Amino acid sequence: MRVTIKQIASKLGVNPSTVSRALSGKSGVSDRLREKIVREALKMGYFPDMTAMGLRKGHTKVIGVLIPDISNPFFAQAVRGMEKIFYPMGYQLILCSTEENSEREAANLRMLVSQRVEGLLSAPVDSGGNSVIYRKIHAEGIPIVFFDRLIPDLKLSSVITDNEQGIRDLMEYLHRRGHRKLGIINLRGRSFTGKVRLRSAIETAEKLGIEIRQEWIKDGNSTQSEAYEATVQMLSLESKPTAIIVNNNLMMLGTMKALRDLKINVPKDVSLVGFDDSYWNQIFDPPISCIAQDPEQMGLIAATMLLDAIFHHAKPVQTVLKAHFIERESVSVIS
Amino acid sequence: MRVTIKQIASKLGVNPSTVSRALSGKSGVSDRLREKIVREALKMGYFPDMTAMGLRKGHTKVIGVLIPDISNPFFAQAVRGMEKIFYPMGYQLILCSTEENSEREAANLRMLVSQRVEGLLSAPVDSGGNSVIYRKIHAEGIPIVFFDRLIPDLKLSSVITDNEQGIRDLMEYLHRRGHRKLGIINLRGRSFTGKVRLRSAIETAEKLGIEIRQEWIKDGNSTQSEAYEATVQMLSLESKPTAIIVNNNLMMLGTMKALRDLKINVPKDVSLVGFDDSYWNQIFDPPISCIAQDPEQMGLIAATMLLDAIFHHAKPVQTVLKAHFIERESVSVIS
DNA sequence: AGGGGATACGCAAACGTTTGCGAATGCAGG
DNA sequence: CCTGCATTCGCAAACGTTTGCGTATCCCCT
Repeated sequence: MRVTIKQIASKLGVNPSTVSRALSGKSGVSDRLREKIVREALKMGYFPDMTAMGLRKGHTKVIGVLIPDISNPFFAQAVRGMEKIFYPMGYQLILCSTEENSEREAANLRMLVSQRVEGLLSAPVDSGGNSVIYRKIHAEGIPIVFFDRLIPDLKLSSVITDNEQGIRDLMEYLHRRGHRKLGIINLRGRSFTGKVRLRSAIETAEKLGIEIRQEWIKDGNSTQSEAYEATVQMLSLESKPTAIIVNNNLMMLGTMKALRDLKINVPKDVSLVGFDDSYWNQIFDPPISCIAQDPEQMGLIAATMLLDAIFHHAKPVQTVLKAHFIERESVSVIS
Repeated sequence: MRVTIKQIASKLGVNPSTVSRALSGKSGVSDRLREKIVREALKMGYFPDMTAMGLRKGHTKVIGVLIPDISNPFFAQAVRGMEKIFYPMGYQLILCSTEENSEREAANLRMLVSQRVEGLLSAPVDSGGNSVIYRKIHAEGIPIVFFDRLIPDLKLSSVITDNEQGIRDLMEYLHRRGHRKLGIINLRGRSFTGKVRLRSAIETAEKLGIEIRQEWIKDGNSTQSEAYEATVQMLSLESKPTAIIVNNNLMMLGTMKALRDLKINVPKDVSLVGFDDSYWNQIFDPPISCIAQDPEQMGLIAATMLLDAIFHHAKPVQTVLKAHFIERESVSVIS
């Protein structure tokens, strides 16, 4: 059986309340007794019971984190950033991978508030689907910070990168290099990032005089295999674009594999740029030019904002991070 | 304020115990009343309080997971495998990234038992360091399953891949292709996998008549940058090995980058094989031959074993997974 | 109609903490 | 020595559930 405060108390012939005060560093207990209690607790191997503490004090030292896909290094690194903030404060992270599934997200959310998390960090799968649940949770007084993706209806805290600017940088670069026919491998579905990146690509194309035919817009979920398929399809068209934007780090893997299998040379036969810079872009042959985000930094900021909301009841803040372009060797010059 | 069972009870003029029974599907409450209670709970937006439940019932529906590095896809995928088992059972995962730091691991462990996790899944940073804590936790009755790495002293449950066999397969392949001089980029420190892989490489070398000079053994932590350094050092030696084993997926990134920067051709100038097959190996130029593990499967098995321990008090089991060799194009033939 | 068993519900204790309050003890100053 | 205040500690309630037990009610059968 597990050792409790009561056991320590009865062993020392004092009251549990005294033990509690001693161990939690509260005043009202003599130094002599306190030291004796601390020593005994150590000796008996006492671990405080957070469930009891949480019940009594109302906070649990636990934060809920929702990400769409844990095996995507982007989100993994974001979580690492959060850890960096929360670990020193003695907080634990409950991590839920929603697998890009709204119902699963909803179920996870319910579980998390049942676990009495003190705050929520979420990259929602859907830019609308679960807004009622989020709203309800917010109304319960649980602070929420969105990261990477957000739900536009809800005026909650968020930290995202400037997707519009990222796409614009990418396309202006391509334009400068003479590209006028652009294909896009996009994230399927109602995901926030997929939608805004596609939309601003189309807007920017308009502005720059770049052509994006309907059949040059392919999509897939965030996996290698679907991106592979999309790439094969696009490049088997009769008239092909001269450059392709791949809107997601994992999809870049599939695209690269497809290009290799098709024996299509980058950048000679087709140029390639990516959104997000994961481990591999710089090591591919050729190294891929892309828009780099800093997921760890993003997680860090999101965590700080959440902390602010928990402790100081800070009002919701929307943060937008600048994306920066990295030039490598995956884009040809068309004259 | 948050809605409780008591509030529902008083609103309906019944006793809290009845509400509890109704909501948890226990017998002893009429269908009519049960339905009324459920409807009211839904209307009031009731969320069960897991901390209170945990306190009263003694279990919290929470599992603790310890990994050395969340941004390593290997561990991320293992966690995904665990999620696959635990999500359908209504369990939550508390994820701790120890950052390959023993003291941090110890602190995390203490917090986790304080959170009253029902079980522990851990890839310990150290093949010995925190064994006393693990032992104590096990003595408290909290089931533990190690994965990927283990602590040999402790006869607890574990699931690891057959590192010896993996290394042997790799080296026999190199040997068949005529390689007799082998370098190793290894995981530094007292990590389980690093140690056993190096040891079995040396043993196998002995057996096959392969030479591994002391200066051909380089190490680093599990990052690109240190592997980069190690690779540069090894290849600036006067007499170089003809083939290199890279013992870790992230380190492969650094090695590849170094080779490219040094303009060393694989496999013409030096051959390369890796332990663990992450996203990128098959897309590099050339594609890298390697020993593939299945981290998701590993996580899945570890989770199942833990569940068995929790529900059926299963005795500790040691599971060893076969690794399988994937031949690609990174090894030359020496005649 | 009466008896008996099943069913439906209430009562209260318990899980391990924290905390306001009161009581006892200590000490210092007059 | 007495008053008064500060310090140290114990008492008991409270957090939101669950659950064993007791009692009242219902239904069914003879």
